[in-house]
Amino acid sequence: MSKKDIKDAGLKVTLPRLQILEFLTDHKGKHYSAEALYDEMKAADHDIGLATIYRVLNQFETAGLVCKHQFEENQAVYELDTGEHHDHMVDVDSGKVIEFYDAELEKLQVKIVEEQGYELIDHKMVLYVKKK
Amino acid sequence: MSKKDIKDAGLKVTLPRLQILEFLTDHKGKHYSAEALYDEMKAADHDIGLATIYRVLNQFETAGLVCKHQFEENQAVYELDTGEHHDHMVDVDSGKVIEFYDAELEKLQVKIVEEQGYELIDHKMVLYVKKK
DNA sequence: ATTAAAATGAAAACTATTCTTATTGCCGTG
DNA sequence: CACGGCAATAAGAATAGTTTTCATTTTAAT
Repeated sequence: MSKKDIKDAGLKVTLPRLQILEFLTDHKGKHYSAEALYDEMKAADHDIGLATIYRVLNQFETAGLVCKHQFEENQAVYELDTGEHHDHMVDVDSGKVIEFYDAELEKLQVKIVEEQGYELIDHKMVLYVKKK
Repeated sequence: MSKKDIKDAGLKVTLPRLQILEFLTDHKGKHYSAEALYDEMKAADHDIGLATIYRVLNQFETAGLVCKHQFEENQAVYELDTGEHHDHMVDVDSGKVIEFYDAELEKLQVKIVEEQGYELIDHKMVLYVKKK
């Protein structure tokens, strides 16, 4: 499964790529910075250089295998792209990320954009929240 | 008007701060990166160090005088905070930023967050669009 | 197996931003 | 108006996340 995805992206199937993709597949819905992923790989006895992590994540992103997000302005995080679009809520106290999908919200965005004579290409939406 | 705002923020009224605030006031609704602002100041014969620009923008942000946005992941931009909340559309072709406010969108966000048992603290929303 | 093309690790380079340090400028008090 | 204290400044060094370079290794197609 994963090997095929890498090949379909026009990339060679290498150990680093397999190990990174496998880890993200095993942790769907979780978000990792490049550095965090680097540490996880080390912990799993996979010796991958940080530069390779960055390179592979970028390649995976353009291939549509992973999504990149920027919850905090100074560090990007990545997650497996499951193909199902969703937005994020970030608990400002705990840092926990909650994924959600709201059809009404999606429709509303398209409507707003069209009212201005545009077409919606992409969007970025993060709600910063706090437990009541 | 502007002097008072700086004072109310607990900051001393200095030339750099006045010049930066004046420029942003004269260009409401436009967005400037620190570097761009630095160049604008130089062009206006105001000799302000880049570090000062960053420092002052941060202070203005915590004082609520300016808003910081991150349309492109590697560079923050700032605009005068007029007190009226709005979101942004970015034309992916021209780079043009369109500000908009949609009451329904705001309400919907609160609703979504409350359904999960949270309180909305802040949000970030950018629609990437293209001319039809 | 052979071999060209692509991928890797390590270190250097880059870029936006922040910090350090010595100096300057604001402002309340006398 | 002069003084002294302390915040603000400029300049450049430092930092952190990320990207690039380059020599070496690995992949995959024959």
